[in-house]
Amino acid sequence: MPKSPERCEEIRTDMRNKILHKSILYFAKNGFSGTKISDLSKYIGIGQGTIYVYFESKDKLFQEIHQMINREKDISQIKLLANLPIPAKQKIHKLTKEVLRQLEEDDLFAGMIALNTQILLEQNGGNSAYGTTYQSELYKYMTKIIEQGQKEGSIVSGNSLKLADYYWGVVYLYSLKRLFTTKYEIINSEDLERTVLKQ
Amino acid sequence: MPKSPERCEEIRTDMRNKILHKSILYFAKNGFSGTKISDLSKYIGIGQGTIYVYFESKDKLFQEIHQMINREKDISQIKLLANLPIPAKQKIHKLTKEVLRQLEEDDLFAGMIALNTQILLEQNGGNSAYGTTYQSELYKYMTKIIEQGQKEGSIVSGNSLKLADYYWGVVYLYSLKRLFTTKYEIINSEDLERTVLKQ
Amino acid sequence: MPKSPERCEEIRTDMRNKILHKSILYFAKNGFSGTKISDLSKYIGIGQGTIYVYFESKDKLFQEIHQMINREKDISQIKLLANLPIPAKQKIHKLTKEVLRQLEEDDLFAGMIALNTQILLEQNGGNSAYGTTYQSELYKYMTKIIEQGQKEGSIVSGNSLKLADYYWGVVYLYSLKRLFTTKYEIINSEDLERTVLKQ
Amino acid sequence: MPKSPERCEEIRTDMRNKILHKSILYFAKNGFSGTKISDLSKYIGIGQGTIYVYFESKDKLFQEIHQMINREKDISQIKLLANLPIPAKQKIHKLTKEVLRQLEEDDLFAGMIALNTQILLEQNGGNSAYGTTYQSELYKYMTKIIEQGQKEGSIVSGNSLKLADYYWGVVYLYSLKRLFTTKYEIINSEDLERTVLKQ
DNA sequence: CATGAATGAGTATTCATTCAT
DNA sequence: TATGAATGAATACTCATTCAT
Repeated sequence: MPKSPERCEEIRTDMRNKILHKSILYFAKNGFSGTKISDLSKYIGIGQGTIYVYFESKDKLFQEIHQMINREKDISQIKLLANLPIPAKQKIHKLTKEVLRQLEEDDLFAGMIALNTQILLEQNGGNSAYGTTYQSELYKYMTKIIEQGQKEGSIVSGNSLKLADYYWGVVYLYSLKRLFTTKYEIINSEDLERTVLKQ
Repeated sequence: MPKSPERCEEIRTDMRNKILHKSILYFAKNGFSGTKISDLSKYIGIGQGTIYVYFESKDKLFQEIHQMINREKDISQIKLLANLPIPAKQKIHKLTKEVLRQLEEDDLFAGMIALNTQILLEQNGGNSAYGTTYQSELYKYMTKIIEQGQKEGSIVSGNSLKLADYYWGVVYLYSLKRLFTTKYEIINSEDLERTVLKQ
Repeated sequence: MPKSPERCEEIRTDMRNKILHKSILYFAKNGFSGTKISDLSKYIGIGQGTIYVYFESKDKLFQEIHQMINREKDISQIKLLANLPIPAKQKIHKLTKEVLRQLEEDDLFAGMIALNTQILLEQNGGNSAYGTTYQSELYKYMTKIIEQGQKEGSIVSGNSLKLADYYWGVVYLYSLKRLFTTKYEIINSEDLERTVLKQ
Repeated sequence: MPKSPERCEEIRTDMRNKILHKSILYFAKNGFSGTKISDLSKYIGIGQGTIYVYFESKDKLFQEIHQMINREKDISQIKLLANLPIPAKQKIHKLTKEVLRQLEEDDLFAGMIALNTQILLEQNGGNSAYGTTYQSELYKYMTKIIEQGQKEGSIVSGNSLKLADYYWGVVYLYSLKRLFTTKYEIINSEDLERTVLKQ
């Protein structure tokens, strides 16, 4: 009497996601080389072998995490925001509020930001300062908002891509703090906004 | 016919420093666990065994780097700056100019900043958001300048320690970019100053 | 409404035999350490767990195969042959014809011969060149035939046990060829017989 | 004061060969899957890690052994023999005497024969009964001798390649016996020769 | 002192076995 | 009973460290 194939598939998908989600935080905190499979599996609460049922190797697991981060990262929000008929300043306010809310509420968000930036830094090998794959999507809309704000006079002058990079860099910075420090105080909206806003 | 003891001592010191300096960059780029002694020694251009002539272990080497960073980090400058009879705004200008100059000119500076922050993040284990050992020195004087600026109305309001942390966090951010990307564009003085300065 | 106990028993026996038979071939081709339970069960066409319903462990399965080979190996035939009142040469002819027929027709026969010899080689650890357990039965009657032939002048002189071993060794050789090669050409009767027959 | 590069190279070559030679016997006796690196290194008398200094992986080590066997196998002798102006029967005598001498004297020879045949059987996957790479060389000259003998009437009729394969098959058989049994009695020249010779 | 080959403790990965369904 | 997901002991492989040269 075999298990029902649907149930089986469901179990597999659940476990796979569990491993992926938990691993994001663990890798973000410990780095790739600093993560031992034995520790990771203990942290997830499963046997070592189980990881290898779902992922070929530590490397492959890490790669999949990377892909998952890119996939899940919520571009849609900022995309929406960018196209709204409101002043750029207000867009930055809304974006900042949302980002800081997520940063505060959700470990995973911080982990994803941190891991993603680290991967970008390492993989780029410095090929280009900006713009790999999806990242460009995020930056594209951010850049749009910034340029709008520059026209409206609410955002400081300068290369818009560079400013976008600065804004997200600071978000990365506080994601790290979120992950590594406990008595951590989140950055103020005003401080974060000042990366790009005048005044 | 032995070499003169002084000459011998000098050779030893040179090699020791060479290893320390090169290791800072390598550790900053690859992290502690990501650094293999075999790769590091190849990068330095010496035999694996040679590292063990000068340092007991990988851990000890890393510790010494940490100490060296703390020792060499130029506190004196900012100490001097803090006590100068000039407006805080001007102090921030001078500091920023100097920091960005060093960041641009000197790999090692970037490496030291990056490594130092990483160590802080990891070692703190979150014990306290701010202020371990020497760090406090640097922050102490920075805080002093910020408080002066707040009185003078040139620096934004808020917890001065948090603002100092923000300023140096951004410096860390661009140290990472310096280390990991080649087509890297350094941050503008204005952008960096805006972390704390009004306008 | 339980199935009839007899039918149930029959189903069990069938599955047990299926596993045993298929395993003989798989073990013969891949050796004991070279056989993974996961691969074996796929080859048989059942789930991994099923094997453990019928056999305690991989080792036990292998042992049972060994016993089964010994049990099934058709000693009776050669026993019969040995006692027939005909010339040894004719006995060798009949035996050879029968052996080659089985070798050609039946994968399982080849698998049994191959496995059996391998087990002998490995387990002996070289304790004795000839004659473990059952093997002695087979060899005993073969030896008898050979000695008869030597008296009759149709079989070459020499230690009869050694000659029996030679004959069966060559059968083993061609069992391997049968198992491992596809374009395999079976050995001629004459070639096989020449191991012991004069002319 | 670095070690002299020549001496270094020599040490490396020696160790490499030591590992290769000892591994031949060990793999021949235990098979690929039956060989644990930990046991193998103990058998060789070195640390586990040392094997990985010279060989990428267990698989690569096994491959190199295979190549080495092919390279070292002494084709030259039989090549020479094949072209000598003497009767085929005499060639078979000489060859057999030499083969049995080596089999008796040299573990490594038996190991090489055994391993080589096993690899052939497994790798062929049955593609062709005869003739992979070098094997063809050996068989080519053997075939030549057999065909000469068939003309001279000293060798039995039949496909010469098949007969060559038979002869070497029996050599393989006794290589296995040599490796796996201690009280082993080598095959007589006459018995081995009878695979191909009349009478 | 400087080297790199050798080592084994530590880490990644496999696979026989268990067990909930 | 039959299954295959989960497991951890066993095994392959890596890398910090030692040591003869």
